[in-house]
Amino acid sequence: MDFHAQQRKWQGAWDHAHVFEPTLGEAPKSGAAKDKFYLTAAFPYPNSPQHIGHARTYTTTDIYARYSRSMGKNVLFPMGFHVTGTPILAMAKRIEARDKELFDIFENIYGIPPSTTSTLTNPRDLVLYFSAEIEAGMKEMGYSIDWRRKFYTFDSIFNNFIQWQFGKLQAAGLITKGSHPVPWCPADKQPVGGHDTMGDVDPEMEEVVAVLFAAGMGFIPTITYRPETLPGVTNLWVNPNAHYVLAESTINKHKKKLYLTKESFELLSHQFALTKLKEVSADQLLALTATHPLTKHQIPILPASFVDPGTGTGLVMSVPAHAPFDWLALRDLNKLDVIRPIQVLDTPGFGSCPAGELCVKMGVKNQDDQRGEEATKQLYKLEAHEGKMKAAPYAGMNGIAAKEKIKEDLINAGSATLMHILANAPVYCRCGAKCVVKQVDNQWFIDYGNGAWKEKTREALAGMRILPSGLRQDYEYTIGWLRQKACTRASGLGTKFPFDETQMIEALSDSTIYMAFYAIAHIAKKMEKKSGADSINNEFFDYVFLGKKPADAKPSADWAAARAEFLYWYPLDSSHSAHDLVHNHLTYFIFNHTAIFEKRHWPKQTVSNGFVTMEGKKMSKSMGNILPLRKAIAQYGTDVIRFVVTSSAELEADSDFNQAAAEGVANRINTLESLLEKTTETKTSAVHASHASASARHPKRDRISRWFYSRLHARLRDAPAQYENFELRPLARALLYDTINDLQWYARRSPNDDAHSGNLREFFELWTLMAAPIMPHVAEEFWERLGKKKFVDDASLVVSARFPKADEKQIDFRLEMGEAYLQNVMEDIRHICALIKKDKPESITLIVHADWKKKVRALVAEHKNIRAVMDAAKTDSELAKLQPQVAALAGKLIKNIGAITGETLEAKEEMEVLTDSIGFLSTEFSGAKIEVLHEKEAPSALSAKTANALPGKPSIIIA
RNA sequence: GCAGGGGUAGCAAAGCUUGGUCAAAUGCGCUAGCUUGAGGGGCUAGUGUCUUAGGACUUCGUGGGUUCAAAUCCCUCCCCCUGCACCA
Repeated sequence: MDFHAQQRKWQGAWDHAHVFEPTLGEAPKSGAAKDKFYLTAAFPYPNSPQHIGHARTYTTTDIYARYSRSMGKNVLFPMGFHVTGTPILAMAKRIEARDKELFDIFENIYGIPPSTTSTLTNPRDLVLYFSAEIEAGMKEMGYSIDWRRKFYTFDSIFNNFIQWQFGKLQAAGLITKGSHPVPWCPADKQPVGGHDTMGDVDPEMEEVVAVLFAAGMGFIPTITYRPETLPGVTNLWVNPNAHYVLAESTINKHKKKLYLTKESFELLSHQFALTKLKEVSADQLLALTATHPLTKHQIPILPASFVDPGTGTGLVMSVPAHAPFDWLALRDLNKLDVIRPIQVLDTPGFGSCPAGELCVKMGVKNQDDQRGEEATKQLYKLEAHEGKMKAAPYAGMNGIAAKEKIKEDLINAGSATLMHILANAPVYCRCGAKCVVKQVDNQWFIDYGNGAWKEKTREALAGMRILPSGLRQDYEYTIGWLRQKACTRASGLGTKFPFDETQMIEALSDSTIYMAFYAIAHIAKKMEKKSGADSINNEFFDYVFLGKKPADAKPSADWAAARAEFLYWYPLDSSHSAHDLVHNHLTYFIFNHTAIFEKRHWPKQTVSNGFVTMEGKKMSKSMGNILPLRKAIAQYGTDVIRFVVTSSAELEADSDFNQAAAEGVANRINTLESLLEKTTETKTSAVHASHASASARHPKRDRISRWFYSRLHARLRDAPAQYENFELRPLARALLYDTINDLQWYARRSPNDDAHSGNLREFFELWTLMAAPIMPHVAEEFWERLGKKKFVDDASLVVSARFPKADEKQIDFRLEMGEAYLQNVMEDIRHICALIKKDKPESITLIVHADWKKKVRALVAEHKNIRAVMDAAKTDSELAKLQPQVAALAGKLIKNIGAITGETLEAKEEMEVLTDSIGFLSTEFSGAKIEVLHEKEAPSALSAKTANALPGKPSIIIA
């Protein structure tokens, strides 16, 4: 099958018919207005071509869109491009600098020649290049997108829309201003994110406590993760090789003089206002003593090599009883007898000096020994949970509780302050500078901490359908912990912040209600062409989205049209993305909808899918295992990719793309195709009878044909719920794998398969419609070969055809049980043949159980107890006469009671299945003579064997 | 640390809500036979251990418990993954 030729053919046909460009209230030919269905998928960020992973979300969305269309809905699936933020700028810069790594990635992974890459130094060109590439890929994937509504988030009309949104937020009191810390590059004077750093390291910011010890002319600040151990401080540590300064600072509104290393002075000056007063040598510091902030005792300052001058303040407090490094350093100095460790926490299994005890036990040599880290980790974890504070006022608290309490007390007393450090320091900016934490002033926030807003958002969530359903609690948790979210940055593409135009609205804040913009985008674009972007203004948006009529004028035709579009399409019926967006974008999306729109326009559903792995491994640039989508399309064909990325895992799990799976799918499609060819060649008159009933169209309604159609219609019956619930994996597997297995069994059971080819026409018609949302191109091709039969909705394209309804009358569960029974019997025969090493039996005698046995079986299943079974048997006239046999059988059945809870066929049905299949069984077992008998007519010579006959399990005698 | 998810046969992955038809679907891999000029592909059977009559025995991270019966319910412990923000 030439997948690529088909793709072009059918994509062209859809395009020509404009089937993906819905109009308002479009009515089908039957007359009744269609229900609308509006769904979106997270729009892409075009700084690279898309890869196979992106295809998962879009394909899932498209399947849903196509399914909904086939259920008779008027479907809108739009797409745009998100270009907001700094990564595109950063990338353009790297291209300008001819960054080798980037050129290599583009060339080796995406096949973009350096001569092309080098032209993308302008961010706008870069956006246009990659968005064109992505759009082409989406079209090749056959996504049923209405491209008339496409926009970019740097378009003026979209900027106006976002400014309008922020105006609304501001008016509702949801925009605040303040300062907050960010990872920062001091050279670029920019916040840094993961994409700005060497090796794409995400800078991890961490809040720590700095305890202030009065000493000399000021204070020695020491950073600690364990403020609860403060009562156990015996001394402070200074690195004897570091250089120190005395600096003046304002901490918690009080001027204080602080001792710091030169390095930390540089780092911290971005976080606090610091003025250097003078340089101080390590020796000068070592000569001082410090005052313990709790006990007010004088404690010594000692030298230690493990103190890193570049971390924190470059000064460290010493708790030898609980911190292995402190204890080791004291031992290295031979001071353990002078400076006695002070126990703060009592932990089971340890004495008065846990750190020392653990170091001895683990054999840690000295402060430069790596294993000190491990000892620290172990002890910290243990004491946090199991340690109990000894001294008042914290006595009895465990480590975790005490930590919070002491931290609070110290800060209130002015003996400590909070600061931020980079936990994974050192992190380097691409420019080479070492990143720091910067306290940014004049920062604008969206206040997701607002209580009333949270409540409204919870209300909206409660009214939504969340798929997979387990994510609901993730949403609830996220709504709970969200606080103020910084919504502006100094640079980036996108929209200017309306209340400070030197700032740009940041990327996650300008993409919360863009779904509303799609509804009117095509109209807004037209208006812009006519009267300029300024005509798309606040009054326009107020009218279109909120229905507020302009004071002085009547709404123009364009305004009315836009308002109608919005009212028709909103609310959004389904929002699709990968599940990583739940904790940010999707939650903001709900928040902002409740803030801006009327309740009737709040969103109805989110669907979040997992990622795609490549041959079992996570895709990454560094691994070089990224499969670009268009390359994959060229290699495997669209429908194969659509099938694999959606069917190889449940919705929430990661699906895997691998060559074997893709080839397996292609092979199966080809198998069906060749069968279809055979089917359409066979033109029986019954097939052509125009509105023939199902039975007339299938003259050979023998057991196996009826079985096959029973299976098919059962699948068809289940399919709608599977589409609705995104159970695409079982659905897709049923369509291709199970169906082909059924076809094989059908063929094998049919003595003359040509006679059955005509019977497969109904199968192909139903299968094609059922599979169309997942494999639309294959479906169209099949549809055409079936003669574009006017089967369901007078549709010459599958894409416009209605989803078929299952014919419940054709579903026969007992028929399916019969085939399963036959397969079990065959398995048993094979097993026995193998055991007795007879691969060509001459005769096989099958003896079906006597009817009374089924009664006994039912009694055993009911009573589960031999005495009760016998009591019940006595009341049955037939069983009463057979008491010894009944007792023997019941005893046998009860041993394996678990195996008899299921339903089995009646003896009569078993007889039918087997006698119907004598010819088949003979063929299967190399021409053996097959005899089928009922137990009561079996010759007495076989009585020893006939006793074995049970419901569901005939006695088998092989000779 | 907090929150969420997960550990099933060589691999991937269903089953767990509602305990029994579960030695556990399905796909891949592997073995054998058939088909094909070969390869590919296709078809059939097998793929925990033992077994010359359809059986028995041991398995679903660990250790307990409930039950006539546990992959499935309850508890303990171990291990893995993801998110915790200003970044798209």
